[in-house]
Amino acid sequence: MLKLAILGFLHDRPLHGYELRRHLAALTGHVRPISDGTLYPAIKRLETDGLLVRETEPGTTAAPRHTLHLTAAGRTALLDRLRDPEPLDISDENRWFTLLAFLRHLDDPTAQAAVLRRRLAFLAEPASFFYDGDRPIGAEEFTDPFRRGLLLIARATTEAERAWLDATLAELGG
Amino acid sequence: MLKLAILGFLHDRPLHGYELRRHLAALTGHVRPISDGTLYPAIKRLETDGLLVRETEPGTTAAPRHTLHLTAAGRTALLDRLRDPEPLDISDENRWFTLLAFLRHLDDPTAQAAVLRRRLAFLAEPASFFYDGDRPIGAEEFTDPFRRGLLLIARATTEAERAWLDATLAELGG
DNA sequence: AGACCATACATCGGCATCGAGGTATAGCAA
DNA sequence: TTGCTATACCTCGATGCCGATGTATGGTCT
Repeated sequence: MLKLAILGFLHDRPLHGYELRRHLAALTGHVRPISDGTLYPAIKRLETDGLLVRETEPGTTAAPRHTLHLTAAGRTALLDRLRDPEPLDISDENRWFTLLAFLRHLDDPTAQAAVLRRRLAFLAEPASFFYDGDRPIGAEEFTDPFRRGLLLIARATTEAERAWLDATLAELGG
Repeated sequence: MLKLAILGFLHDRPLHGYELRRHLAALTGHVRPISDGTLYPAIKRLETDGLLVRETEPGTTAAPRHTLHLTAAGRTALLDRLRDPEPLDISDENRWFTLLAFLRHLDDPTAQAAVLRRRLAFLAEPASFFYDGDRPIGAEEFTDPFRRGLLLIARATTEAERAWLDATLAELGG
C-alpha cells in the first residue's frame, strides 16, 4: 500500500522525501499514520529495485534534499499494479482507497472499468460477520446494539459504494 | 487487533484453535484473511502472558485439541482494552469494527458511551485526502471521477456512522 | 484400495512496520 | 544565548505478520 502510494504520488511530479511524507499523511495518515522508519526504507527499496532515482539537490535547507524521480520502470510498475491489483487491494478498504486515488493514471477507461467491476464483485459476495453454525446472523437478530450497528453500518457503506460504482461504470461507457 | 478478537471470542465461551480460526475468518477474513502462521503464535503469546490457558482434550479427532480458556487476567485485559482503546482502535476501520463486535462485554453503559463518543470525535475531525498547499480540496473540484468518488464515499460512510452513533448514544442514556 | 479433503496443530525464514533515537541547519522568540 | 520548532534525512532493534511447509488422522467419493 505504501509502495503503491509512493509510486502514485511521484507519477504526478517529482517530490523529495519530506513532501512525500506530507502527501501520505493527508491520504492515509488520518487513519493510520506512517512513520519515518517505514517511509525511508520503503524509498530505499524502490530505489534498489530501480523504480525511482534520487537526485541530490544542494538545497538551501539543512539536509541535502533528495528529489525522487520515477523511472520508466517505476511508471510501468505503477500501471501494472493499477491494471492488475492484488486481491487485498480490492478487499481491504485502506488499500482500495489508495488504489482509487491513483486509478486515473491508468489512462484506459476499459481497464479502469475492469478494476471497478472487481470491487463490485467483491461487494456482491455474501458475507456476514457472525454465524450460528453455517447460518449468517442478520442485523435485526441482535439485541446487542453494537453488533447490530456493525452490520447496519457495513450495509450502508456497501450500498453507497455500490451506487457510486454503478454510476461511474455507466459514465466510463461500455 | 488479532489479540482483541481472540480475547473477545473466548470471553463468550472456550474454543479450540480451529474454531477460533473460523470465527476470525467470518469476522475479518472477508477483508483480510489471517493465516495459521499468525494465529498460532498469537495464541502462544497470550498463553505466555497468562491471559489464557490450554486444556488438552484427548479428542476423537486427529491432533489433540487444545481448548483455550480465558483466565481472570485475560478477562481483565479484554475489559481494559475495551474501556480504554488505543488511538488506532478508534481511527482504523478494521480495528474499530473489531472493537464494536465485543463492546457488549463491557457491561457498563457509561463506559460504552464514552467509547462511542471517542469515535464520534474522531469522525468530527476535519480531514481531507488531498490538499492544495494547506487548503483541502473538496469532492466537487475533482474532474477525476475516482478521487471524487473516494471523497463522496468517505463522506457517505461517515454520515451513516454518525447517525448510528447519535441514535445509540441516546439509547444508552446519559 | 487409492485419492482427496477437512480437521487440527505447529514451525520457520523472510520481510514490513513501528517507535525511538540520532544528526544537521535555519529561523524565531524569550 | 538558550530553547523551540520546522525542515530533512537516516538507522536500529523489536515485533508481528505472511506464506510455505510439515505432521497427523478421519471421512467421503469413486
